[in-house]
Amino acid sequence: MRTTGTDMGTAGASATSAAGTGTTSGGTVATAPVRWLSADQQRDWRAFRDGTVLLLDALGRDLEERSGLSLHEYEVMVRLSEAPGRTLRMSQLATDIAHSRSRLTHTISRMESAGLVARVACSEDARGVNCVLTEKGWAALVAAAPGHVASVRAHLVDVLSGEQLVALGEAMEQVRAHLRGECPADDVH
Amino acid sequence: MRTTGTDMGTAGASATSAAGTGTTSGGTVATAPVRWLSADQQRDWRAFRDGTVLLLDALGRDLEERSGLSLHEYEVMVRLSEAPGRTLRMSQLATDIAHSRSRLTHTISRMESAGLVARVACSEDARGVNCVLTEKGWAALVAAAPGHVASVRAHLVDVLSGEQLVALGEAMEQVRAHLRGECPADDVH
DNA sequence: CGTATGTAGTTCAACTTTCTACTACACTGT
DNA sequence: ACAGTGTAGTAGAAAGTTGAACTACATACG
Repeated sequence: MRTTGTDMGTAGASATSAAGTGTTSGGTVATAPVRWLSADQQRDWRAFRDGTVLLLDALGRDLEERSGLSLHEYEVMVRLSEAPGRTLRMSQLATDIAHSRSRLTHTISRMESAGLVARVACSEDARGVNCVLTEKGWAALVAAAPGHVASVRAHLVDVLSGEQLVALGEAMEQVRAHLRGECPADDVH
Repeated sequence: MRTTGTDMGTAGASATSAAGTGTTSGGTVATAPVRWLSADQQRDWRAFRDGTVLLLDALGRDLEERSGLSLHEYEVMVRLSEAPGRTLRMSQLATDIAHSRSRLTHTISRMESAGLVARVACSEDARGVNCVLTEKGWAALVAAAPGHVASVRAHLVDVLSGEQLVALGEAMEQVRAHLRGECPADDVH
């Protein structure tokens, strides 16, 4: 029943009266009103944050234990496995899984050493590099998948009702689209 | 309208017929049936995964830019700010934010160098160390909060309807409780 | 008491991620 | 053909994270 904006980093009075937003410019002192979250919004946001962290953690640990793969490597392999020719450009892969180009280079280098993927020069664009899932990589993916699905079920899918999962999916799809800069109710393919 | 279990790491036939779950024991060959996700479940799970990654990314970037704080440091400060005496045991803090003890040690060391927190020996338990939010830390938090709230609003709260946010919160609370080993509808405080 | 086992926190080395160049090719316009 | 600008990918150092080993105190039990 508290109304004072706790959480989100600050308690009650001191927060509301404090500092500006910190936008680049350095002129005016006219600070924006700060729309704190309501108690309910805070509850939901926190549940989301904490739940998400724990979930990704658990999934990563399970996968690591059962297959020796990290969630990132797994994700790379999934995307490749679904691409035509089991091949994708590095940059495509990078944006798909939201990694920096540099990070992807390192990840792929490691995976290449492990024989899971291979790098092939790109014919249409001499700058480009195509990343291919090797037979070994495919095999690793096929071997890892059942355990991973079980894990996703155990920690997420089977924990929620069907409606809840749909609601979760829809909400996050909206968030995703928003962050990708896609039009709200747009199907850009 | 596909029924073959695509995604989740494997495509159609090859996956279903493949490998065991990989549980530690090495005796029987009786492989479990593998309950793949339905197309809808996959869609929702993927939206969740991708949306989450993008969201945490965006929030982290915003926070970093505006306040020079990482999401982890911010989280540490929030927990401390809400604790009695703005103080928590290292181990408590570690489990709260789901970090390994080692990781927390490093994080806190850095934050201590930055003057945001201080370490104080624990009187009741000579093994323990109490972590306190300093005045400077509090100030940094108060300064960072408005921008962070704005960010959470811009990328999550204001992107969803009220009902969606509640649904999201409730679903993830269930997931959280499940992973924390709490009883489904239990309030353990 | 005194040994055994458990918990709290740190340390060190290996590994991963980030940040900032840097090289090479592509496209645009003149 | 040839700057200028943009895109693709890599490289290396710095920063952060993980995991195992280690110290120190606590607790249980004979």
